[in-house]
Amino acid sequence: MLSIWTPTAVFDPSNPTASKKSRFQPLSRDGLVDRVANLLAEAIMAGRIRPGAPLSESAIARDMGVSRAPVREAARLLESSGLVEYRTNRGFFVQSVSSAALDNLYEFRIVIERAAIARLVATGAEETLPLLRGQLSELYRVADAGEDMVCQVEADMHFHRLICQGSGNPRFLTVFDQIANETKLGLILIGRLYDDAHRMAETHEPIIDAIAAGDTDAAVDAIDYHIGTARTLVCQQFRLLEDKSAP
Amino acid sequence: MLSIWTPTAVFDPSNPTASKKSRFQPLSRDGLVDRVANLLAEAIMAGRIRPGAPLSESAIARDMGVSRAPVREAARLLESSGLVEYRTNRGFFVQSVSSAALDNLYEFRIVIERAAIARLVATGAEETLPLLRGQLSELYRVADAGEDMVCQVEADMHFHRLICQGSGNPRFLTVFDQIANETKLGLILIGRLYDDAHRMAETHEPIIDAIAAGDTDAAVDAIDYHIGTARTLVCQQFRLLEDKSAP
DNA sequence: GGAATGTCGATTGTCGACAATTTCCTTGAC
DNA sequence: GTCAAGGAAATTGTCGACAATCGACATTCC
Repeated sequence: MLSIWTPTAVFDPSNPTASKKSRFQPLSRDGLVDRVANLLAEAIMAGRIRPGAPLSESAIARDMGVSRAPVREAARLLESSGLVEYRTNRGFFVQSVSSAALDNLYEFRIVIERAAIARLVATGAEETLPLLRGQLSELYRVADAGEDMVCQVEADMHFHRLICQGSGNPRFLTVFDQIANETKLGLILIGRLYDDAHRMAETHEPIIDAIAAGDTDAAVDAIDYHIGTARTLVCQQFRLLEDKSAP
Repeated sequence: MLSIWTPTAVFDPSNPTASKKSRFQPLSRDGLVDRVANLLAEAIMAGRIRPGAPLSESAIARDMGVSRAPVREAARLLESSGLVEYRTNRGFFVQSVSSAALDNLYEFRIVIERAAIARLVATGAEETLPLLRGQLSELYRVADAGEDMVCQVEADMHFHRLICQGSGNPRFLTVFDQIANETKLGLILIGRLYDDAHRMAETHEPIIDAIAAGDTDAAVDAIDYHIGTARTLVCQQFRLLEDKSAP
């Protein structure tokens, strides 16, 4: 599956100065389809195309200077990421989000991440723990530097992604990636989400502590509480948004 | 998302003799892509194309009498169902299955279905329960009639699908459909799976009983035990298969 | 002999054109 | 004025052709 988001606001532990083995950094072997998909995804997540809006293949192809074929394939790719929706003979539409759908999404995320973190702790988190700590500091950096919300959301989601990645069962990561984009879409729509981003970053500490302590139950409780809080907050905000736009 | 399997071996509660509302059964408004996808999926699940084998777009297009475009789109669709795998500039390949992947799959299914059945019981299963009972009788029928294995597997999977469907959170169903095909692929590969299909059908009874009793914990335990048993059985069988083909 | 390099056939990647379908606006009747 | 039928415009669906890329084999050079 395609990894949509651009790796900003993620902690990268690799040595940035000199590559030891090869003298050249491998140039991206992405096809046209992937590049189109990335551009489209970025436009959607940045809110430049509104949810529910139709995606005209011809228009996009014209704007990007390619033919319709790669655009169609890119759209199909984005469909499996939950970013766009396809209707036969009608074309592609930006996935529309509702508070009910968001609530379902968060409920599902809780199920996934509870299981993922339990497995992570059970199988030993030696490799993942430093990554999580690194991403936490990235969360603080983004918050304190006053970066824009897209950045904050991405940093937050990447933290949770690391948990799924470290679970040891790749299935958790696959499914997380699929639903992560939809969550981000919802968060972006709300616009200004966290009153205090620094305080928001802090709420990740108990999760790391529990993992470090090797306490499975505590870790599950921590993630449960963390996502549960976000769930009520986000859905509440989104319902406000819905009421305002359609009373 | 595309529903791949043809609805055989599923219990249909609607009146089979005369359709009440319309005098005509609605002719399928599926596009060419969906039909190609169904044909492909069927060929893969029936084992006519071996896992790991390349899918030549031109050959498929020629055989089906269509151009390559719908074949490509169909393959992309099947990719998100986990039936085929795509490699850039290499094309599509039938998803290859390993015992390790199967084990991961089952572990994940346990997570999903535990949550789904808990939600089902918690929110009331009045509508789902008769469907489950109907599908159970379908399981018995298929077993006692000595239907082929594909039929048995589909009947079994559909039972579990109903649980996800009845959970009330559509996300469970979406994800289940995605991973169900891969599971089926693995089961088909094993070939002869259940020594006693009737006895196998019986193991679904405790699940229904727990749901009917409204006992969430019992239901979760029942589904846990049921899938867990299948997991060890299937993975064991599959490992045998692996050892035989590559010692 | 062995590793690197060049060549070839086959397959995928992309394109522009045409057919089929949907949508929307016009037109007409009541 | 409302509603239905019809048709034009725009959009998607499908196609065949050509370019780009890959893997395998033959070739060359050490």
